[in-house]
Amino acid sequence: MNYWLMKSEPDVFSIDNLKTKKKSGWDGVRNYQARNFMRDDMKLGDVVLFYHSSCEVPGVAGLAKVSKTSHPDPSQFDSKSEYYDPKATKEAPRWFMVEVEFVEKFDHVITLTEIKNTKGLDKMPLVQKGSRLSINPVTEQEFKIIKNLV
DNA sequence: GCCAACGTTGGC
DNA sequence: GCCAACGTTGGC
Repeated sequence: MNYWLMKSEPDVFSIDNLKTKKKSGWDGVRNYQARNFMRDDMKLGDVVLFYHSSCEVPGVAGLAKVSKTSHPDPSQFDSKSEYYDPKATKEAPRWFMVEVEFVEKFDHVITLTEIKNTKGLDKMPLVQKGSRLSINPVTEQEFKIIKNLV
């Protein structure tokens, strides 16, 4: 089993939204590296750290798990969607997503500041300067350390 | 294939 | 809103 960190802007889609919906396709990813993680590496039951970005208190807000593995992101075919990609076809989809299922919302957000100040988490891409990737692998060690911060 | 221009991310 | 860092695009 693998661990991941997935970023979402809470104004767009938050841990509360996932809690309400129970399950959601992780659509809208338009970065090849992030896509490849979803398409090639994310397995059923993998644990996801749900990270809130571009908001007042950036940090890990809760947990989700992969409930369906890679399949084409339908928003790429939808000309009315902001995620529409005219170069994608049903025969040759360009963008893939997984579906995630709500697991838990933390009592308090594990803030980016806290993560930066915690020993053993300094290798996370999240805290590297200039790292913007919206999906990142997390080691078991890092996951355990973060869980201990909850 | 290079690289300048442009767009996006995301913390602050 | 600013801006550094990075990714993508497209002309050549």
